[in-house]
Amino acid sequence: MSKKPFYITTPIYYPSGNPHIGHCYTTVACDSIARFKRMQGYDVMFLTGTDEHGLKIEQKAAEKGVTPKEFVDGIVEKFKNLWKYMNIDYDRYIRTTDDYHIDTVQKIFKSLYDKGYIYKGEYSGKYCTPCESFWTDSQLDENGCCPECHRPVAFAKEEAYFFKMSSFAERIEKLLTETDYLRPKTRALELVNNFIKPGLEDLCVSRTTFKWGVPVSFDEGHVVYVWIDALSNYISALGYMNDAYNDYDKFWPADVHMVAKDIMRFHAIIWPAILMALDIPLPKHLAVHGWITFNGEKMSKSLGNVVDPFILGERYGCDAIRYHILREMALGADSSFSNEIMINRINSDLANGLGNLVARTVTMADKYFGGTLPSDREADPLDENFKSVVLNAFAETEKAMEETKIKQALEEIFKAVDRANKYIDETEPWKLGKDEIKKNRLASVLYNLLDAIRIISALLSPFMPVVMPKIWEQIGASENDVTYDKLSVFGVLPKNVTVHKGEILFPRIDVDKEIEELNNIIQKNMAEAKSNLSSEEKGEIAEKIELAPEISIDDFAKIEIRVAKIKSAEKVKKSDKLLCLQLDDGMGGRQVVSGIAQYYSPEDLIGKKIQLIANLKPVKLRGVESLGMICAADTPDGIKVVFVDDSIPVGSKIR
RNA sequence: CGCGGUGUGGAGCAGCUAGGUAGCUCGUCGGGCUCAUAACCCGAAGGUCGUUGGUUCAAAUCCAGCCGCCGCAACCA
Repeated sequence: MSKKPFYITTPIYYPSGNPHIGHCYTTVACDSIARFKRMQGYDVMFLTGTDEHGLKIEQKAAEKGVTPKEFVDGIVEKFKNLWKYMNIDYDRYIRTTDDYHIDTVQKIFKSLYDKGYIYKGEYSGKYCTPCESFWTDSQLDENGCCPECHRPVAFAKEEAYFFKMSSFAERIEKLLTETDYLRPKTRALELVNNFIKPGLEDLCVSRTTFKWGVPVSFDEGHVVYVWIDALSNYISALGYMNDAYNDYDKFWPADVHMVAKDIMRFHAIIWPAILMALDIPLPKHLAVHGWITFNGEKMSKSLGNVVDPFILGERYGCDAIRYHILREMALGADSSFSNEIMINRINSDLANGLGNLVARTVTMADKYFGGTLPSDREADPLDENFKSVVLNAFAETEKAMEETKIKQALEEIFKAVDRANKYIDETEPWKLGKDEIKKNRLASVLYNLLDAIRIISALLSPFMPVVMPKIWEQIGASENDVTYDKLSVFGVLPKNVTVHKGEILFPRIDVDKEIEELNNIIQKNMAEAKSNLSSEEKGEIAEKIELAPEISIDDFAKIEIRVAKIKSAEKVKKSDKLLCLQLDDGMGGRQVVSGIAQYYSPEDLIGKKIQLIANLKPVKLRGVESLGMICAADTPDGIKVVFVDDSIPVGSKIR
């Protein structure tokens, strides 16, 4: 009987910066599922990797004065080190710079072109000159600016290749709404309403504006853009259209793609569309999880509020970190990662619950029997309920894992831990130990406990792969005792099992003291991050000034800036960002719409004098006419209107 | 009237699809125990289940309106 295959993937991460705990989230989850499946006897393929092409990497490398490849090599090393440290046991690591992957991407691109799903067209859209990049409307940042450099974009045209996504709209809608593909399914409607119903746009899948990518094999100058390059890693890593591997037939379609919600859209719409165009089967599930919020704030690299997983692991052990991540993780929803929650969780579940259970059980076996249990037994009706709860935990865990519900699985296992602690109180082994006649009963109690710990620790081993083997050693379990088929039965440990009292598995943490220390570390990191950031930003600004194309005084003269006074202001209906301003411009007044509603309320502005670009072409914004624009500065804290000294008369021309 | 989610004891959540004693974890308080990592066990306090109205013998659960929060989309000249 050959083993059943199971294929699970993380996204391939973008190595433009160092890995952080957010990356751990997805990866630890996948690793745990992969380990669980291996334990169940599946032939598992667990894939992770890095998406190494693109403009941003090209630029970062240029900044550092190294080649793009040298740049990503350094970061990939760090990713791999982190995975090693977190005990991520992946089977394969794909880099989009690997030759076989590049080759595959070229073939896929050509194949889609030959089938007519990719066509050459003209890209007309928003273009960011400094970044030399086109962006679709949906890619623009919250300010409608370039998502990379956050500067304004302009309309432009360029030759490019397009993928006919529109052909698959109907099938994708069905996939999302009528199948179990998307987990949790609650997000399906959001996707359908926002992207599919309004009509799926064809996707621009090539660029001519940067070099660092997979060249289009049949059209020099074009580079394959991220969609086809990155997403196809899931099949190229198996050997689809390449000879590097020969696992495609065995493992495709994937059982689970695990992703965070920010890239759900690509995996829920674009990836299925590509697969449909290639006419190959779709993955079975897309598991989408939320983000980690840290001390109530969204995880953010730039804020530096990310505690380094290496530091956390050093303090509590990486199994404890893994446990906390997995225990808090829910499909779809965000979960918080505050120091306090984490430490309390480690204390209550791992130190007080599991760790203490092992310690007290092993200590009693040691104390009352010198470590080795006698073979004589005396059962009691009390035992049955205890055993049934433990075995039920096994069944429920199996069920939860089938649905990629890791949090629920852990909850089920810990029900057994709680029950075991209660069992000790029920049976009062310390009393039995004082009475020579009751030694048989005592041996039964301790044996039941040890065997329950065997089951519990084995079930937990995919989630905490470091500590569980230590438990096996302490309870005298051999490798054969913890195989999956032996987790649904009691009585597996040898009757005369010998325990080995060992180190404390999960030391209890002093909450107050620890939080204080962690806060110190965070503050230090934030200060460092901030100083790094500001110097970096300064550099950028200086660069921008140099980069901005020179204009003549005549060019400048085209712009008419006048002082105007804000007479009234009100929010534009159905808009989050727009304020409609009535201005006294000294020329009879005019209306201007400005995107500052998030930073100023109307009463902040009334009566203030501002600079008005007076001869700007009028436009309609959300249906409201805007005749000009007011000057405002982009700052790290948001947009700041440039106010003018009140002594300057309305209508004055600025030059 | 853009789309979707959510609102349950101090905190975080389950229950809602198939109406009928409001449950879990953590925290708090009281008690018990001593094998154990100041751990463990038992008990208690604490909720008019966002709000208003409707259906029903009966609603956290179904329906309608309203309010709050979150996300997605649109909007920054």
